[in-house]
Amino acid sequence: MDRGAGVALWRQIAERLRADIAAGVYPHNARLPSEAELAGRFKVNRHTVRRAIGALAEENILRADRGRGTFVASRPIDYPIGRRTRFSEIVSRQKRQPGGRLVASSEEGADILVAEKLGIAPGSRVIRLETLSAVDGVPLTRATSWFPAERFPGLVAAYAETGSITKALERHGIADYTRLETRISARVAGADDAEHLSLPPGAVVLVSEAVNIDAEGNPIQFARARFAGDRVQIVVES
Amino acid sequence: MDRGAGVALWRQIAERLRADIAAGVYPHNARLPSEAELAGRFKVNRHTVRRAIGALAEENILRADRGRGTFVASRPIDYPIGRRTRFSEIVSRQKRQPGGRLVASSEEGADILVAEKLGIAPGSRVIRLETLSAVDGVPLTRATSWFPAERFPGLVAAYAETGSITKALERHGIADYTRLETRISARVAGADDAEHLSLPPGAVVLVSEAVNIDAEGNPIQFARARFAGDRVQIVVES
DNA sequence: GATTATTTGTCCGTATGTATA
DNA sequence: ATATACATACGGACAAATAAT
Repeated sequence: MDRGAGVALWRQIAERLRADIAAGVYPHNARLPSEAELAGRFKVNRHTVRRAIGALAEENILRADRGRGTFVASRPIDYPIGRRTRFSEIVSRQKRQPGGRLVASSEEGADILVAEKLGIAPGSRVIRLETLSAVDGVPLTRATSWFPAERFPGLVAAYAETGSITKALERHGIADYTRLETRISARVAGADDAEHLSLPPGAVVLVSEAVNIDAEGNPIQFARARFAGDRVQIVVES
Repeated sequence: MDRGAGVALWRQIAERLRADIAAGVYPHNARLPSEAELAGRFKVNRHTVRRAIGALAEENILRADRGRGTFVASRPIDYPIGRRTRFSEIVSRQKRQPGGRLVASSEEGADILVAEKLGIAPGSRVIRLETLSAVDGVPLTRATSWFPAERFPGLVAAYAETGSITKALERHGIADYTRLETRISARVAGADDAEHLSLPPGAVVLVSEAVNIDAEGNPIQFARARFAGDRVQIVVES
């Protein structure tokens, strides 16, 4: 390292590590050499290496686990949002394995927000589907979906069987549907979401609220999906 | 409250409060009566009211501050993302007052990510602008922007004077620019962002990484903006 | 600056109804 | 029928943060 170059040693080390990670020297989820090992290589004190690692951990590029080591954060999956947003397609396109399972379901009266989004009267019967979707076996998103109950009588069974909203809707004559609007916010994961998504307490979820409409423009689904914040990056092309 | 109606008391109270908020009995940012007061009105124990408030707080409808009271959450500002995303326009359109100020700036060599996004060689000179944008005086987003240095020599001064990226770019002959791609993720706010955005420790930020291009399609800006998670809702129309 | 009142947060507990094995 | 677990509802005491005096 260049001592006295006007750039702090720990910054130089951080940038070197960042470059190595970007270049693939340390792949995603790989373990970095121990702090002592790195200190030896860079010929600096271990604390200088720690400062560099701390800076990269703050950016969520590294993840330091006491007693285990320091790891390169796993690359978040790209989740493009557009007119035709389909979980299975998005995941498959990235050569990963999609999966979905039913957590719970119920039939209930639509509250104000759901009614507005589905364009029905408050109190109308709606089917609520609680689902968990995974990528390569790792849970990615926990979603709550509402559908007009009269139009989709066998929806729960169809989803439980196929693990796919798209396929379940196909069985009810919905050959195609498109996304009208997506609203994105973020918050700390609730206890239930944290458990289903295997997140530590205090972890962050990206919340996506979306309305899907059929070919005639009628709303058929309102969904509130909670994505594990560090496992996804939502992409909007404009 | 209807005891023994098959619905737990705290749920009934929560739904009553939710309805009152929706109806405008308690406007945004208004203070609710104290827990003791509400317990008296509903003729239940204070803990039962707390349970109801807790449920609504989990949904970010209420916000309870120890020693101050319980408040209706302020409605998050809608932040539509599209080809022509302009902070000032978005805020003004919602009849609110936009503001921007320069936090810091520097000229530096582009790192790998910035170079790739701006379509230049790593190490090329770039201007880095650290800005803070507010709505009605409340800080909303803390952004870091990079611009090719040779093309925008007086950019820092222009932004410091106008408080607007759009206006600063106009002075450099950019009559119009459009957004190419936006990548959205979420994480816990770092110490610096938390301070500038007046966020409590552990609060959540929405991170938006975006590339803007000029009329000829050349990248002119790469920006990483951190939005206070509970003060904004990003809207994607498709 | 110190004091006090107000308000929410966190404990301790008791009792009861409901669902389940 | 019995036992167990769980959610609900209530009561009280105190801590911690805030606002007003």
